Amino acid sequence: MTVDVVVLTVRAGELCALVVRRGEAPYKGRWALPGGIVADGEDLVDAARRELVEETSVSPASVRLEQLATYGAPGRDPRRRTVSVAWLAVLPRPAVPEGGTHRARATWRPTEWLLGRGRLAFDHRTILRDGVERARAKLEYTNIATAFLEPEFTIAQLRAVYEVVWGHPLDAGNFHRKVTKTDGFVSPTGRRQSAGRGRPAELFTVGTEESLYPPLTRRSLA
Amino acid sequence: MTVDVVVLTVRAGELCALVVRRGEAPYKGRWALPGGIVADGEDLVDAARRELVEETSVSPASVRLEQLATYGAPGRDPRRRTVSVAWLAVLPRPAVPEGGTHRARATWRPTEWLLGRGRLAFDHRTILRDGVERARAKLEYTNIATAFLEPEFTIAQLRAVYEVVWGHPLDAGNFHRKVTKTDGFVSPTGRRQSAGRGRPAELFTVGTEESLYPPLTRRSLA
DNA sequence: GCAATAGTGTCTCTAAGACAGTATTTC
DNA sequence: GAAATACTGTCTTAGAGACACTATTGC
Repeated sequence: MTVDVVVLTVRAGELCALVVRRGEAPYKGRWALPGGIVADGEDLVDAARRELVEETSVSPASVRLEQLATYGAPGRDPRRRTVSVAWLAVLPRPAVPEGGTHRARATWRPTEWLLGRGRLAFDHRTILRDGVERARAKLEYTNIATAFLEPEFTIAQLRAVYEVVWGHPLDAGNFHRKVTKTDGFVSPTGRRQSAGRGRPAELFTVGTEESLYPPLTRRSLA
Repeated sequence: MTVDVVVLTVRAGELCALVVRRGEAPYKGRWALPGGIVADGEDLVDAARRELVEETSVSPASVRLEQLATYGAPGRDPRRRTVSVAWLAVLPRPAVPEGGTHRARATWRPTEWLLGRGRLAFDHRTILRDGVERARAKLEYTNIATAFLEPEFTIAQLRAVYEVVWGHPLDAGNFHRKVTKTDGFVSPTGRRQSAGRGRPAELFTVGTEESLYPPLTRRSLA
């Protein structure tokens, strides 16, 4: 019984996942998702959180972990039968300096690159694909995008998350109206952030409403 | 490592789940979801399908099994640590005569009743709740409702599935237009079914399009 | 002043919902 | 004929998307 964690963030305009390079067979040299064995008497989500903390240095309480799915095809690990519960976590960019306290060095790699052929070990390509798809879907109707950002953010930063994760541009004006007019979705701080030239943008925090209804749709321009 | 299956159907205007009465402690006398241990080298979905077939007599190939989630809290089974992968299956009503070839007799019980306090064993109340919620959600944007029906069905029968699972009435006219005008969602057979008085309804089969976009929404009248 | 970014106004179009109207059956 | 069920027409309204416009900053 193991857990694997798809940890996503946005870095340099790209959707990235946390991965560890495998130093031994099988799949030596390939990348693997952070993960490990569930301890006796340990809850599954705690195991996932423990693996995440070992690889990053994120404070355990602040991360939302969402169960993705369980992968248990015989032969997915050539050494022995292994069933793994996969989890999804989303982190703001600066929260994770490269490497944690763990033996292996975890690093960020673009998901698009990782999803290419022959990059990932085991069935982690499938797991990562499912994780990215879950994140893409949840952007439509939840506030998961805010988990990619610091506690205070501008609407443009929020929109940038959508654009990077969905991979296509959104209309800035319509996006602004949508998220600010949806009751309780984001709440204005009153403060502004001047980022170089242009009118300073208002800073927002996450609102009390976690769901977005009617949803934002990614089919528009796609 | 076990699997549990939430098997749903619509009977007598109620959403029902397949359950087995427990004959021994723990939770003797309570109801449990069909399930059992995953065999060595057996794929998880195959284990779920095997348990389903043992309890019902459904032909294995014809059932869609969708993974729900994995439940592994320590103490969820007082006897020993057990991690269970839950699956969702939806069956048309007449396909399952009561009881299967199995030792225990599986029967249908209304989900609303089962979700009351003290009816279900282990954490099966949580699992059933999650299964019902998944079905409700997927009615919005997939053709899962057709899995509750025979291969040929009328639009009124399809609407009845929505009304029972969502628990509130829908406008017959708007529903009819929505599902028939969504390209490829249902396909007309040309034949009609005269069910007593009233104009005979046209019979449809499932179309090639499994998703419904824009979705049907359950928030309208709710 | 101009460029850049933030945010608003407004028009069009799609589709949901309400509900009236028509079609086809049994009695 | 009436009652019942299946379907269609049509009006109103919400909201998405396109895109023009205003606001506020740095240079």
